[in-house]
Amino acid sequence: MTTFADLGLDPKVLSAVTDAGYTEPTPIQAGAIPPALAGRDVLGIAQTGTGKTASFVLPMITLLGRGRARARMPRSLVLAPTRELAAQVAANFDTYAKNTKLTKALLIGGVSFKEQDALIDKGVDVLIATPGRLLDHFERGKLLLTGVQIMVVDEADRMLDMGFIPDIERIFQLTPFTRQTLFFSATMAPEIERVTNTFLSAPEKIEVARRATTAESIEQGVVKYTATRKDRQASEKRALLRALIDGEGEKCKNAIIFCNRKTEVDIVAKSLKKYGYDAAPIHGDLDQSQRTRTLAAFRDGSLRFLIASDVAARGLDIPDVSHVFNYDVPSHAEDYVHRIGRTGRAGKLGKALTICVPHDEKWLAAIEDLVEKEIPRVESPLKGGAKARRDRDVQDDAAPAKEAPAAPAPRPRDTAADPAPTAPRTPRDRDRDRDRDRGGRNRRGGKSGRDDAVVGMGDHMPAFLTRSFKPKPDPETTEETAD
DNA sequence: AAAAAAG
Repeated sequence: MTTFADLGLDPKVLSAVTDAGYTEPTPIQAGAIPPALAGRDVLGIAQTGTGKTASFVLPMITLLGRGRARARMPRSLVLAPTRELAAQVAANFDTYAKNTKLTKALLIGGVSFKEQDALIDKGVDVLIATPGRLLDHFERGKLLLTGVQIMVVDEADRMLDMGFIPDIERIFQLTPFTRQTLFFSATMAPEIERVTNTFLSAPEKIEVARRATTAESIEQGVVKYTATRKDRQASEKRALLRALIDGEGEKCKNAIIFCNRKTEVDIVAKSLKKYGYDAAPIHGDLDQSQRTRTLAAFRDGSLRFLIASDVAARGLDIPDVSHVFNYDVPSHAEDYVHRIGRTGRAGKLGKALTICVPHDEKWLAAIEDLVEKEIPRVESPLKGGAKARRDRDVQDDAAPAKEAPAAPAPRPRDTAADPAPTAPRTPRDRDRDRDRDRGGRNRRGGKSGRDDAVVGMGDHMPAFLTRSFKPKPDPETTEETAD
């Protein structure tokens, strides 16, 4: 049996690994570390939760052991798709490099340049970054990548999903072709294959069995739910979520609740808080300090419910999540696997419950296709079927305790979804966002056959300029038409 | 009926 001691790591690294409580490498670690230490390129095909991070951090620290950093010329570079993942890699680096003098800088967006600049100027051994912020530093002439000896790309398939591949290719070209490359992806999409063919040389390929999608450690269930009335869908769905949480009782130590949209994340978090649940939102529109604080609180157990967009679906290592609730069925089947994979980790048991409204049935079918299993149907904890709910519906607001037994009385009205206090986004906002988009990636191509263009507005004429100024009555908000 | 990433 292989132990870490057999892998040829620097003794300082080895003792840090031992201190962290590990003796036996995971398959990806056992496979990737020896060739990496031998200076070879590595192509690792592995999901998160397989010990992937240590499989590049440990050899990297060992290889960088000799030599020291020069100003503005980092000796190695790790690229991750999200800020949280980059921060997680940085934390791993700190853990395993604690007996060395190696230095690092974390270059992510949403925080000030100042500290990052100071570190780069001084010189760091390891740069851990998201692509956008890294290129930003480079373009401002603060950074030279010609000294990079080792480059790591983590979660490449997610980079692909997020449109980062052109950035990654550009960064590759800024580093010396003699560099060593360690490249990790959960899947080998054709586009990923093309990149590895271009930038890796004779890589050692290590493929680790996909983490069982329906791990026995995760109990799964789907709750089908149909609104009694269209205009009640949102608030009933939140009531159902509360009932599901309450139904789990003490067993639900903590949970991540996934929503498909950022606005929904905010609404659900606000609603749960209103009902006395210890909940906080996390998604990409929140500022970085809040994201960091919220995640830290959830990790250390001081926050019980994390309401999240898919920013938290992949890669994040949060030990001890007892439950995952999918408030929405994810529209990409893969994401389901990633989301529920946040629970049932490290030998612990977990439970994943998914709420499915009729509109989402096709996505549910796609998920069951992917995992090649039927997810057990679970009866809705809200009493009775649709008919019973319809009958009860009239006095919904007057029947407090029934739906949320654990909620503190008096039951506040769930007004989280009421017209927002902040102004709704206008087409103009969206156009401004698109203008900001860099590289014009998301820009409309061609003339799109519009013959009513307004002179002087280029391709970015706000849509409302071509419409009547008189607002149409909105069928969604006119109660009378609901039945 | 999407999220993420630069500011």
